Amino acid sequence: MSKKLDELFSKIMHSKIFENRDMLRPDYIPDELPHREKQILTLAKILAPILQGQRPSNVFIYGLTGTGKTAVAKYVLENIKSRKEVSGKMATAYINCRYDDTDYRVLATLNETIGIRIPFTGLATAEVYKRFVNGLDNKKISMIVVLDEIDALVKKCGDEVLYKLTRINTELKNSRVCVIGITNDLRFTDFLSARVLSSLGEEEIVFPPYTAPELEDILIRRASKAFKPNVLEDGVIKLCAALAAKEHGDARRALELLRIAGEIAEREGKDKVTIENVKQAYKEIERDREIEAINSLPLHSKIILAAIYKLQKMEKKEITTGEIYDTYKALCEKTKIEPLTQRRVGDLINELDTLGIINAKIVSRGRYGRTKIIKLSVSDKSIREGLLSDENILRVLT
DNA sequence: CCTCCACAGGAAGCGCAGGAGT
DNA sequence: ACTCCTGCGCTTCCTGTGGAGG
Repeated sequence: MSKKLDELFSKIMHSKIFENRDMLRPDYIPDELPHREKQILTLAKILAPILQGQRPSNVFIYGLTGTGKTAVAKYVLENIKSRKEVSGKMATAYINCRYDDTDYRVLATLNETIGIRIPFTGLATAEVYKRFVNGLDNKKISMIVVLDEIDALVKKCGDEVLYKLTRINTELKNSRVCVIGITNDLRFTDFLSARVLSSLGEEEIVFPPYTAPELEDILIRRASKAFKPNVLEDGVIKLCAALAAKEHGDARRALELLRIAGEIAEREGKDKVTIENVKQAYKEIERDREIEAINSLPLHSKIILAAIYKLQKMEKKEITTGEIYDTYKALCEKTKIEPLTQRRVGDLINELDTLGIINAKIVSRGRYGRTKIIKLSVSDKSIREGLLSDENILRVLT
């Protein structure tokens, strides 16, 4: 056994494929951001007044996932911070609102970036805000606040903090704050009240999706550092770029694809990454996503899915809502779980449909009523793996 | 043309958890 | 500690409906 482990570890230590696989990870920020020159310049122009101690306009950054919004923001901030004109006179805060998704946590994090400790609970939100204003004013600095995935915060808590943050400059005598909001929800402004919109949206930058050739260029640059020389078969990068471009030009997706393909090749002990590996990686990512989607379903949705799976195994060609409900109820009985009503199950079936796990179509069969015919749209294997991690379901399926 | 099946899906309301105000 | 409020998952009750068979 220990010999096998030895082999495994030395295989990874002496990878024939990777030089530095971290270069392909989503959180890696490269030294240069190709094909985003325009956005970098625009953002830099907007923020430049800070070098003269003036307050820059607030900025709104839009763009789908994997279009480089976060990377560009961080890149420009780093550059500004490193200039000697502002040393000691400015601070930056980067907040991911997906993790800090309440007013309190956002304000607490802001306090911490200027060196004020805040207990994780116990203070009124207004008090935390007051401490931030006072603390910041005493420091006599300019501050740039980046709120990434800002839509998550607003959808959960409303735009009260944003309003306060954009108005904070009226309360400050010696310091000033500039807010950069980043969102991948293009209809995000619908959630904002007009008062916030006018002050936060002083400037807007849109990040279009990368095109296939752009993705290819990015991948080539990254791959040259991430992989050993000459391990990529011809066309590997082109295929990764093409597959990711099809899914709204997501660079993160493209890099993931390349990394997984490399890992597959490595696992198989090859010294080349082939086109076939990319296709396998694509399937693997797809499958992992399916399994994850199924796995995170609430209990009753899982039972419904198990019912559909069972019916499909019985080689029924047309599965209807009524049949599913009967099977579902039987499964519930076996597990001693209180079944939901058919009305509710109907809604859950619709949810499974929107998630893309099943396919439901309304049909009218005349005399024989109006119903939905339902088909699974993920592979049997994904269903089994996704469901079997749940022991409740395991018991009824076997 | 009308009927009537087997549901779809809207409306209202209920109980509960969790947060805000006091 | 207590009320009040709100959102969410769910139920109950309901009206609506495409088209095969009469």
